[in-house]
Amino acid sequence: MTAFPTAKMTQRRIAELAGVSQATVSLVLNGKADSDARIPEATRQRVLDVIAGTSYVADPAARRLAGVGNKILGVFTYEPAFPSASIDFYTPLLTGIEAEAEQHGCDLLVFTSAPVENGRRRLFHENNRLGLADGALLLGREMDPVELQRLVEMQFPFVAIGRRDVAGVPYVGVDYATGTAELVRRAVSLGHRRLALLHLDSTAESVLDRQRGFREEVAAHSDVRVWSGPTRGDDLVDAWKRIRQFGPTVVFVESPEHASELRRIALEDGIEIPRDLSFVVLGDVAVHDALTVDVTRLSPPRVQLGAEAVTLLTRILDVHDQPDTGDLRRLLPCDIADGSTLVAVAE
Amino acid sequence: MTAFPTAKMTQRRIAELAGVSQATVSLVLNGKADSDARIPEATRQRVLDVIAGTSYVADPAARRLAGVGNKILGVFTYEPAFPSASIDFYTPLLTGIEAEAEQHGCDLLVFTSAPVENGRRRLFHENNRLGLADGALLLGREMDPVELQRLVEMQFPFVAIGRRDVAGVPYVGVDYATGTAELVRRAVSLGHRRLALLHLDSTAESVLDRQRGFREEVAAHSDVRVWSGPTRGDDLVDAWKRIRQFGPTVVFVESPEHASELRRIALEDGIEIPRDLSFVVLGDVAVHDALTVDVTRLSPPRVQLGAEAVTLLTRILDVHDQPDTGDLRRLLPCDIADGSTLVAVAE
DNA sequence: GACCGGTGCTAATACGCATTAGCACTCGAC
DNA sequence: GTCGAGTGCTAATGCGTATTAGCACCGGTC
Repeated sequence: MTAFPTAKMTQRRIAELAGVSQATVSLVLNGKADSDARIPEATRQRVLDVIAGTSYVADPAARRLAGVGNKILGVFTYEPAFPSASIDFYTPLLTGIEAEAEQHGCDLLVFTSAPVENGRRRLFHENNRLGLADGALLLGREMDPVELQRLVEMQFPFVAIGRRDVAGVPYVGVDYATGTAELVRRAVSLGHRRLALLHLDSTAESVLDRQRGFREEVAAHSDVRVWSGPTRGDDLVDAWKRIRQFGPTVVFVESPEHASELRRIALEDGIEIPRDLSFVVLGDVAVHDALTVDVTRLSPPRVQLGAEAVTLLTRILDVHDQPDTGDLRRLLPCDIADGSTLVAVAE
Repeated sequence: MTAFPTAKMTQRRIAELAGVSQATVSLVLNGKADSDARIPEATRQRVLDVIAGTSYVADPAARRLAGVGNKILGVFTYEPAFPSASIDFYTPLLTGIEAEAEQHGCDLLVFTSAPVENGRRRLFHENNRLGLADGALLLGREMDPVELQRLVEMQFPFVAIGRRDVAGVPYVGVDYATGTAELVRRAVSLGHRRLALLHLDSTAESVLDRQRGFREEVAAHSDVRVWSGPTRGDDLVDAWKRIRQFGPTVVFVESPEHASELRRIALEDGIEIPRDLSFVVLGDVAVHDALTVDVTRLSPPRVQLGAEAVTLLTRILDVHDQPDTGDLRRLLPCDIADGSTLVAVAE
C-alpha cells in the first residue's frame, strides 16, 4: 500500500499564486506576526484570498515532522473495542472520549493495528504509529506494567483510564474501594452479618481496589463474617456450592456477567433473589439489559471517565497549563444504583 | 498544543551505532536489496541487531512525508458515533471495521475534530487531517453530495458505507429494495391486500431504495392497495390516525424507533400486534432490545458491511490489486428476521 | 553622505525517512 | 597493466512545513 498520488496543493504553490515566498504563506497561516517577521495586512489578505480559492489544507505529516502538535490523540485498547464482549465496557468510555475530543478539536487515532497476542494487544511493535499522535489514552481492564513503564521512561504523554500502580503513570480512575465499602455498609445496616464476595481472578488494580474496600469496611464490624473467593467465570456452579456452604445472607459479585449466571444457578437451586438472598453487583450491567436493570450495584461513571481522561491529556499536552503532580492521578467517585436486590435480612 | 520533546531514536542514530549510513538503515528496514542497492547479510544483521537493542520505530509522519503509505484509514462519521442515539447504527459498523482493519494491520483515524453544524459534521474544514490517512471510510445515513463530489475530484481514495447516487463514489451498501420487496411479497402471500408504509422524511438513498422496493413489488399485484407517507418521528400520533383511516392489514414502518412508538400508540388505540394488525419494520432493532426482538423486519448485515468496506478500500489503495470498476460499488443482500409480527390476514 | 532604526519580506535550514545516482573498490580476463 | 563487471555501500535529494537569521530598501538624523 503506497501513498495515493492526489494532486496536492502546497504552500509553495499558494506562494507562487500570491507572488510571495513559501515562508510568507506559512507565517500568514500560523498568524506569526512577530517583530522579526512582519507581514502587512495587504499581503496577508492576498495570501488568504488565494488560499480561499483553492482547497489547500496543510499536510499534517509535514506539520508533525516540523515539530508542531497536530491535535491527534491516540487511543489504545488492550482488547478489541467493539466486539460485543467488550462493548458495554468500551462504548461509554468512547462516548466520553469522542465528545471531549470534539470539544478540543482533536482527532482520534485508534491503534487497531496492534497485534493481538493471547487475547491482549501489544502496544509496542514494529511500525507502531504512536509517534503520530500528540499523546495517547490507554484503555483496558489490565495493562502491561512493562509497557506503561516504558511509556513513562520515554516521556511520551499519555493517560491511563483506570487506576494504575506503576509509578509516574497519569490516570483517571474510579474509586471502587469507597463505592464497595459503601455497599458493604448498607448491607450491614440492613442487618446482614454473613457476606460473601465472588471476585474476579485477576490482580488488576480495579479488582484489588474492590477487594480492599470490601475487606476494610468488613473489618470495621467485628460481628460480620465473610467468605470470599475468585472466579474465572467457568466455575460458577462450583463457586455457588461453596457460597451456599458458607450460607451468606448477601452475596457480592464483581462481574455483571457472572452475576447473571450465578443468579440463574441460584434459582435452579431454589434460591430466589432477593427473597432468599440479597444480591449486590460491583460493576455496571449492560446498558440495554432490561432484565437485570434493578440490581443493586456499582455504576462507574464511564462516560465521564473518558471525558476527564481527554481533558487531562490535553492539559498535559498544553505547555501553558501543566497540571500539578497531584492532578495527574485522579479517582472519580463511583455511583451506586440503588436497585432492589439488597434488602433487609429476614428476622 | 505542541509536539512533546521525547528523546527520539532515528535512523541516523542507528546508523552511527552500526557504523553505516542512514541510507543503509533505511534499505535494511525496507528490505530493499535491489540490484542497485546491495546489502550483504553480515551488514544487514549488524543493523538489525542494533535496532533490536533500541526502541526504534520509524516516525510515521516522516514516512508519510517521504511518500509511502502508512496504513492509516480515516473514519468519518456524519454524526457523532458513540452517543446512544447513534450507537446501534454505528457500533456494528465499527465492529466490522475494527476487525477488518486489524487483519490488514491498519490503524483508524477517527475525524472527531470535524465541526458539527446543525447536527451534521462537515468533512472539509480548515486543518482537516484527511491527508494523514491513506484513504477514508465515510459513514452516515445521509452524506453531503458536494463533499462526495469533491473527494472524487481530488481523487482521494475513499469508500462510502451505504449506496450513494453521486457519480464515481465507491460504496458498499445494502440492497434495501430487494429486501423490502421480499417482505411485501411475503405479506401478499399471507393474504394482505391493504398495505401501509410509514417511511422516513428524507431523501437519503437508503430511504428511497426501500420506497422503491415497496412500490415496485406492490405494482406487481394489481389487487393490492397501499397508503404511504413520511414521518419525522414527532408526528406519530397523527400518522397513526391517517394509517387507521386507510385501514391496512399490515403496516410497514421504516425506523425501528418509530416502530416502537407507533406500536405503543396503536395499543392505546386498542389495536394489538399482530392479533389485529401485522407489523413489519424495515430496519434492525437495537441489539439488546429484548422486548421487540421478535418483530418481523429487515436486518442489514452491518458488521459485514463495515468489514467489506475496509476490504474494498484496502484494495483501492493497493496498487497491485485495482478492483474492476464493477467491484467499486457493491450491494450486500439484506437479511430478513422472520419474527412473529407478520401473520396471515384474518379471514 | 554616513549612519541608524524600522519595514517587508526571503533564503536557508531542520524535521526523519525513502530513494536514486553513482563512487570506490575488488576480482578476473585479456 | 588495463579494462569491464560486479560489489558494497554512501551522498544527495525530495517530501511539505515551521522557523530563524538576515537581506534590501526606505526615511529620517546629524
